[in-house]
Amino acid sequence: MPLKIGELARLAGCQVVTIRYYEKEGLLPPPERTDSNYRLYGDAAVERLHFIRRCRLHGMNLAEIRDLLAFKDNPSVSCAWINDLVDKHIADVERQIASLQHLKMHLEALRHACAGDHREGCGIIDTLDHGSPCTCCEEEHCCLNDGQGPFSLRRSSGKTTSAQQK
Amino acid sequence: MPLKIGELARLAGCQVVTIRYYEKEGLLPPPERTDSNYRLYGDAAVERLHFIRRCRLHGMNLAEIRDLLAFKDNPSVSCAWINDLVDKHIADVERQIASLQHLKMHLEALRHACAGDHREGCGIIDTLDHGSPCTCCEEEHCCLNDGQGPFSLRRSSGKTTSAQQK
DNA sequence: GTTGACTCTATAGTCGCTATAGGCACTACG
DNA sequence: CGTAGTGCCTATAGCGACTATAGAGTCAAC
Repeated sequence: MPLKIGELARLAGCQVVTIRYYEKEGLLPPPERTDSNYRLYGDAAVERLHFIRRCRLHGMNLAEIRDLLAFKDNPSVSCAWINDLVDKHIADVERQIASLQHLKMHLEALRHACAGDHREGCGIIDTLDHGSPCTCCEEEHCCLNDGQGPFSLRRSSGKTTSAQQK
Repeated sequence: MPLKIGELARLAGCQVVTIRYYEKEGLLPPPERTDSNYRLYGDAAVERLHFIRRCRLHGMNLAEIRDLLAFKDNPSVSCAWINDLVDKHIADVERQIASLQHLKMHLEALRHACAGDHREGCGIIDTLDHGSPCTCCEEEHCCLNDGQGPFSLRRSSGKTTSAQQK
């Protein structure tokens, strides 16, 4: 028996809007509709959405997932590129871990710059003002010196707490 | 001798547009202008921009930097909240590292599912289809089972309220 | 018949930039 | 003097993967 979008969302552990978004992006085919224009999904859609969500949880982006789905639908070439894709992701994740470990070191150095509870002369502000007292990486390739950043500066790192209750 | 925006950008290791963006966002004050409407920056702006960039390299977002600048400009309260802020970032980074290490494990399990160079029966696709063969975390709290994700799949909603509350 | 949960479409916002378009200012060269 | 090349100006749109909001229709239960 076909599912409405809310039921599908619950099954897949995602939001209703996310499913509509995937449809708009061409990852999910346009489903049947009821007389009152509600979307109706069958088993195939459930599996496809699960596949997509698992890919997302493995860090794949939507373009990569599109390619994986296309291959799944019609494996016209060898799957070797999928191995390469996963290898690339592993390398990427390793890079990110290394960057974050480096960043953590800097943050801890920063943290130790102030024991504080005062208005003037906060050691953290001073350090941010004049450069790191940490000598771990005076080298050019250090994230704080080479303009590259510990991780892409485009990524917001403020993701926290409020993200997903319910 | 005042600097033009391009010179300032070179000094700070960022893009010209980024400086204009910071101005629009209120992190940098509107500078003087030449007769031909070019921005002119003095030493104070150089230092302020360096401060901002160092904060960014430490993973702070613009809202947090705004708060830090406000404190720097006028330290009307104790700096204790800055320590808390840095602690929060350290905890955050640790969480991200743990998540990524977990993700890496999953990706490696995925990678081992296929040695492949074939069209049908790619082990990676199968795994993404039917779930992980990895037994490391059958538990509910595993990122691949609990809908939480190895890192937040909802990046944008991590928006915390302004850092310097209280 | 009214509430409340669910669904629909459409649009805008998130974050920290990046890219593009169209035009003005300045310098160097011929 | 004209022109080429660079830099600067404003304004607007785009990125990725959603999230949030508005306004309206649908449906089951009371």
